[in-house]
Amino acid sequence: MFSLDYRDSKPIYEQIKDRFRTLIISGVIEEGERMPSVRSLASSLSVNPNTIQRAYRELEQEGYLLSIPGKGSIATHSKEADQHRKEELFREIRKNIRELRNLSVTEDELLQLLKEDETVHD
Amino acid sequence: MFSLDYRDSKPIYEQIKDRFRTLIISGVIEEGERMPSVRSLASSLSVNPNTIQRAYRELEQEGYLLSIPGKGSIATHSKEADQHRKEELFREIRKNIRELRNLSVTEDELLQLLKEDETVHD
DNA sequence: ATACTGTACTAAGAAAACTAGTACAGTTTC
DNA sequence: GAAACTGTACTAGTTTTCTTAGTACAGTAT
Repeated sequence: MFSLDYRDSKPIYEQIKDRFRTLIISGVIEEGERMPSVRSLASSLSVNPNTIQRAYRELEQEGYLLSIPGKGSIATHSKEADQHRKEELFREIRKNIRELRNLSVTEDELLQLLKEDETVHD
Repeated sequence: MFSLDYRDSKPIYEQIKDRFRTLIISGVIEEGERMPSVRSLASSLSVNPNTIQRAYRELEQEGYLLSIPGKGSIATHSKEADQHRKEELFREIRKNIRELRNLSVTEDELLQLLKEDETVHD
């Protein structure tokens, strides 16, 4: 499925959350699509099932998947979750831009940033 | 000087680094200005001196201060450090924008984000 | 001299992340 | 119905990171 970066200071369960959130939001994993089972993903990532469970639990809280005991976990894609995530990303960007403004960054450089991958949607 | 957020999952030494980096970059702490001593800051934040030492050591590695044994620590503001930090922030923003593009964010919303506090420089 | 400075070091505590193993109830497959 | 799945809950223990505590030393300022 994908690999982990053990040099990353970010916890494994966070890396897993980030990966799946991205995959679901981008549509690579479609709404209603089956997620790998807790045990199989744990096995293929050589990680403890509890760690996967934590990632899935938190993704479910965020609204990006639905776990049904006995059946499995499926990806969901609610407007609420998207809106929430959107605001989160906006906050981060605002904070970064605020710092950048003190680093003699021109308006053009910032605009450039927006246009860089304007057409890349995969 | 400032206060810490103990609910924040971010380590104390990271919070301290972030605060001072911002203060130095924004010019609130000027180039060459004296930083609080390791012990006095530790005392006023009710934190162990080792924690401050770690924050200062890493800020020095980033190029935002200079520590001289016996004398103290002073803020520095090198072009290299700024450039490095700038690129770091750019990477983060790019990553966030890439995710936002999958969240049905309009070009206008992104432009709005850039212009929001265009005149706020404090 | 005294009181500062940064730095280095060891030891221990506390918290977070991760692993290991077991168990249970529900679902799917045959 | 049996076997093999599924998610979930739980306890226990390990590992890693963060933080504290305390001591020591050399250089600087007053």
